Amino acid sequence: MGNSKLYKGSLVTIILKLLTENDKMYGYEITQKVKDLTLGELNITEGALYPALHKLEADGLLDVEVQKVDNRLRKYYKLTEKGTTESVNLLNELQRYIETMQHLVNPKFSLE
Amino acid sequence: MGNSKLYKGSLVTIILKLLTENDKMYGYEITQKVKDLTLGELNITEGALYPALHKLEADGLLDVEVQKVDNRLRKYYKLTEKGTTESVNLLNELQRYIETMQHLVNPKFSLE
DNA sequence: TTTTATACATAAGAGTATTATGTATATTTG
DNA sequence: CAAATATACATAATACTCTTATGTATAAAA
Repeated sequence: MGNSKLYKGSLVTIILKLLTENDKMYGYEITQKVKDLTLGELNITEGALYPALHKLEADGLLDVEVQKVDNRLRKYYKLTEKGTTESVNLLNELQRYIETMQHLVNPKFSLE
Repeated sequence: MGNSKLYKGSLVTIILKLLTENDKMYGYEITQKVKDLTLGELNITEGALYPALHKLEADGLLDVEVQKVDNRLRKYYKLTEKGTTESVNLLNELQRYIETMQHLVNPKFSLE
């Protein structure tokens, strides 16, 4: 994804958050949206994205709806109720992660 | 490490940052320090820490010095010049990661 | 007409951390 | 004083996440 190892583990958070804002999206659209929003910093690879989407569907966090647009296939994903709940959880975890790391890394806020 | 997958990829950043502040530390000390600073949120497992320290040493980012204290072995690690440089890089990457994720996750700051 | 963009998919491999073990000494607690 | 906990290191098997490489197919742009 990014040039940094830190992005490892954040893919699902990103996907669910985007679907919270956009109601339904298809895979390729997600890759483009992320590239745009991060000004090119983050490029989600297909080898990571598609298996992730399949797993989210299998786990009941996403529903799929196939459409044909311009003679090309699109698989639209949208959050289930369970997916919406999980999205909130993961966003909370992200905020907590950021706070924890700031604590560790920024001496002004640490307990030392 | 943490309860969240997001911590995956941040171990080296944490180690190098602690060594920037503390000059020299040994493995067990690092696990305790992290536990303290994060109020128990983050517990570095030995299976992750020791191989990481060995790799950092092999890569020339850390120097080792063995000491015997209370009849027990301690391996003190300290940053090399290369390690100091890398520490700065990783901390910059962390800030960039946080900004990027805030961008993605906080609509107020996004380009949408 | 060749390249780029759109749109999906999967398999092999790399990298990171967990879980389970193992060794050994020191200290605390019941 | 015996058992449990803390200190201090280490590694192997396994799980998980992502990269890289590859494959199929259509549409648009150079």
